[in-house]
Amino acid sequence: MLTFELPINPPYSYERLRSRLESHPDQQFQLIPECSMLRRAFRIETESFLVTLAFKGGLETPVLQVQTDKSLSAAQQEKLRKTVRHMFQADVDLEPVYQHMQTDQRLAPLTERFRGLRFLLDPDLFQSMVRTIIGQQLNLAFAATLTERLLTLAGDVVHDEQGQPFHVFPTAEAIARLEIEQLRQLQFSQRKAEYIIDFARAVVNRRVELDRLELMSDEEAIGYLTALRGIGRWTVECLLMFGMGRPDLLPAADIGLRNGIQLVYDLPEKPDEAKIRAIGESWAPWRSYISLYVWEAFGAFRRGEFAQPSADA
DNA sequence: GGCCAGGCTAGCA
DNA sequence: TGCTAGCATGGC
Repeated sequence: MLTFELPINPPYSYERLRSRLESHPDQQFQLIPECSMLRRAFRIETESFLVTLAFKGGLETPVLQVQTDKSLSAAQQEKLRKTVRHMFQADVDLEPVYQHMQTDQRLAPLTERFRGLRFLLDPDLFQSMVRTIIGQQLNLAFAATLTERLLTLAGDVVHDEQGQPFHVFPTAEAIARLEIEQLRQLQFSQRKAEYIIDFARAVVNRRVELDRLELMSDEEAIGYLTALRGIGRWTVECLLMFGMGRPDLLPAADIGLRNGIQLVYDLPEKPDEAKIRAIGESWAPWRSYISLYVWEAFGAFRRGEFAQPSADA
């Protein structure tokens, strides 16, 4: 067993994280809101184990307390620290983003309403890509169901002290070994099953090298990955945002973002992709973060928790 | 019961 | 180069 603390660059809101996880179900996380905690299984190298993450210190002096259910080697500890800092964007400074949003009267109210909201990133790029392909065109609830079935089919499992199972996302090797028909039985469409297995096989046989993305610009990464069947621009934009935490992506084809921009900018009809890109120009160089806030604004609006900015005026 | 979901491809003009 | 049907199913 191992415990350590990670300071987080303030502000960080556990409440906003919880709200996002509730509207974006992820079977890999267990939420324990009464003590501001999360649990999930991690896989570091070949070992899977359970991690409890406790958010201390509140919005303005946040600290993340990390506890594992088994002891780790020094190398594994270092990898876990790095992965956790990455996933929770512990080093990101939101102040320049908020200052930028203050210059747009439509965005300014979001900085207070959602203060401390950050991305919850995927722990690795393979997982991020597979989850994004599953999410293509499907509602979030059904995408989560399909992801959970894939985890159960092909992922490792670890148990907590009560025997409750925590599934670990399958490795590329495990998915590469699957047959199309196995995913069809889980209610994946024929094409989605092909895209996911083909991608896993491309990673395993090194036809695609995800490590190389680190050295590429956003546009280079989009060119590199959209060469693969089943991977379009939206999918890579999401990978760069939710897998890598790149700050300036705008998935203009995204239906949720289109709904969010229509709401925040009080537009009479749903904006098309060109209109989204035109509006997003002024969000640079923080288009990813502002997209996140606009997504959350629309989610809160749908739950009846957030009024249109113009309705307040 | 119809339409929309955090899209993409193949096929056709 | 640009447009559209089809994909699978859940939720409203």
